[in-house]
Amino acid sequence: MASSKREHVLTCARELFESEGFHATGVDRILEKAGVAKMTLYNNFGSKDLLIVEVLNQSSHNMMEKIRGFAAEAGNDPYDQILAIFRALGEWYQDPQFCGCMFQAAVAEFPNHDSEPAKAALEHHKRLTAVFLELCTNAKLSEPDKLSRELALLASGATCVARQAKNRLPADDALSIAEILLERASK
Amino acid sequence: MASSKREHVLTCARELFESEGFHATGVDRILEKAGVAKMTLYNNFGSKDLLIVEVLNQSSHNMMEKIRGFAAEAGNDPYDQILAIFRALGEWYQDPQFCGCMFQAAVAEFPNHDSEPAKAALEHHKRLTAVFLELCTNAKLSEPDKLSRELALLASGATCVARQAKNRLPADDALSIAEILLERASK
DNA sequence: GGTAGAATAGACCGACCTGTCCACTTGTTC
DNA sequence: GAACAAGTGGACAGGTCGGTCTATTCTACC
Repeated sequence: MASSKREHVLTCARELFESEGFHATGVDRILEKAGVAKMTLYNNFGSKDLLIVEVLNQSSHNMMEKIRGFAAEAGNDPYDQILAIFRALGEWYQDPQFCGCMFQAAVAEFPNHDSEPAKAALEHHKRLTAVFLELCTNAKLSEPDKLSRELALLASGATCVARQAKNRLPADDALSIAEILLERASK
Repeated sequence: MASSKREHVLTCARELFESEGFHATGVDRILEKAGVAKMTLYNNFGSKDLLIVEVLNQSSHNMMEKIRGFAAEAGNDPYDQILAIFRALGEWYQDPQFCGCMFQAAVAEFPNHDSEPAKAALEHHKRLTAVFLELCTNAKLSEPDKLSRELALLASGATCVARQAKNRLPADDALSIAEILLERASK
């Protein structure tokens, strides 16, 4: 029961932070949505700031698992796996619940470079780049470091644009650029 | 005097919104920085929300002028002009005062798609894309619509990544991708 | 030099915020 | 059934928020 309440609060907080922002979401709104007493939140997380960090870390973990899942579903060819990730982005953008990437929102709302949310966002981007690096290396593509940075940039850029446009077009554009980059790196 | 005060408040507000965020910046902080009475702000702008919209519109206008300026400095070749914009991004990211793009922050802090700040951010991205479209068309590049969207995506993505990493590397990566796309489109 | 409009300082309001405290209930385990 | 941890609900504190109001001073212009 203890951990299930904790998970439930975490989930509700994530949904509210995603759809309304970190500062705009009050603690009371989270309690109301989770149907939980205030002390449950403060006993489990200590403060709103710590809850935010926890939400970010959990979300990063979930997202990386999903991304690895999409890659795995695409078969054994790392080349296909990379492209599958961009196709999955397009699906994500079309989800009616999609409202942008939490981590882009986190750096925007916590601009101080030393703040924990900003650090968590940077770590997340490093993890994303690392996945691309792994796939690029497996595919024996040339200049894997640079290529993985570029792929991560494309993914971030597409998500950033999609937050405004709310359609899959940015993902398709990013995909077609990725194809060009992969083709060149595989020669 | 009347309009100079107004401009001064606008500038101070922009700097604070950029460096600390929209919600995190209280009206009193703006007044303190601008050295201005509260009624001066409310007589000129009506509310904090309207001030935010005004700041965004003014910033968009300034940024578009700067971007057109960078392009103009690069000479008459639209191909060079496009690349000059990406080089300018690198300079921007190295500015110690750089703390990301206001418009990316605005959509993050005002996720409601119908909110005025979100609309302003969308308009800004459309204007950026339009500049690229103009340059691509002038350069007689193939598929100018798609290409301009892709260039805007690269610029947004680089700025998004640079907000976390705080160096010019994302701009260089975006530039090298842009070169590849332009090369292909000019055949 | 008098007048109108702009700007000032600062008190003030109600709403909302995070976070604390406490008396009480629930569920589990021995 | 006793003991114990976890959760509950609600009152409460202290602070900040955006915004209003008023009385006063400054400034520019006819």
